[in-house]
Amino acid sequence: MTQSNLLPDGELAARNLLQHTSGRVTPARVGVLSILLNANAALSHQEIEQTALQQGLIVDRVTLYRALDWLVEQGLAHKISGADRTWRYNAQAGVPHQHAHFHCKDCAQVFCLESLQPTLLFALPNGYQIDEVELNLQGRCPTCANKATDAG
Amino acid sequence: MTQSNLLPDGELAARNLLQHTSGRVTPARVGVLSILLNANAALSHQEIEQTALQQGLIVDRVTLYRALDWLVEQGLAHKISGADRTWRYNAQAGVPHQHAHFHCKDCAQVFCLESLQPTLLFALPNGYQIDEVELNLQGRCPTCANKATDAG
DNA sequence: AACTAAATGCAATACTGTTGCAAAATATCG
DNA sequence: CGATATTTTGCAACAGTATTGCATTTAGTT
Repeated sequence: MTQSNLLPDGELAARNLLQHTSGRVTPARVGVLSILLNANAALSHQEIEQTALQQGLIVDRVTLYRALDWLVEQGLAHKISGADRTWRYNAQAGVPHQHAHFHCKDCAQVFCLESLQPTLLFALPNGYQIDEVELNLQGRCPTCANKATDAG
Repeated sequence: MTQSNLLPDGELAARNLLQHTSGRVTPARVGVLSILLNANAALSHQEIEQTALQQGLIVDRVTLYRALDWLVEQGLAHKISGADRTWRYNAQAGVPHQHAHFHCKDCAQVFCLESLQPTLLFALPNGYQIDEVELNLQGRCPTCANKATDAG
């Protein structure tokens, strides 16, 4: 049943993805990408750093920023700008390029909603040329919504 | 034809609005609100400071921030978070509370699309509780789109 | 094992935005 | 109009995210 008894979950997948780029496969990149792949939400720089630390991976803040930007460049991750003015990154499988983001006001996590393709219907004023549509939702994520219901 | 030969355009309206608040009518507030009223786009702190300077109004950065936040508190302006991680403010008449924003990639201006009420139709994954919907569009504003067409 | 280009770590810096506090200005009252 | 109480301002210092330069280390190659 075990595919690997040496590597943490997702590290294998990360390594695999990285080997298909023109860049180098370094611990920082493997670790960061693996963290992003395992996450079910878009992570901030801080969250990534903390998670890395918990796994025993020490990365300099600057290296982290650079690794993340590089992953975005390579198309292995994507970057969103949260309402709190911090970048968040995700590399979840099956999430299309264009999708919506959900900011949970309780746990402050940001989720990428892959199913939310811009099925937008609206009347745009004349003259505007649209390149990208960004849809941000705010409210409670399923987990926090449940907690609120249970408690209240 | 002249309504006032002493005050710049919009300053009268700004004064009028400010007099209906519980706060004081100060040069900084009049100037800032007047600038926002005259603008046809949402302005960043920097843009406001610059415009103020051109009008001979010198305001401290901190005062500007405070004046802007105060205007938002009073409901005379509203605040949006741009993709470039800076706040932008607008106080245009007729713009409803909830509306979409258009970021022009050429002139970097942000326009409030009052006609773009969230007529959104989408299939949200189960369990999410929505409080707010934020729709940001990116592309070329009418002015820049025209320039591009004329040139190319 | 040696080499070269790429990636890292450290220090310093840029930039937006915020906080504390004394000085100045507004609106009010006599 | 002038004194007063309270709000607002300006300055300085600070907080936080993100970026840049450069010497050192490392990955991948020969």
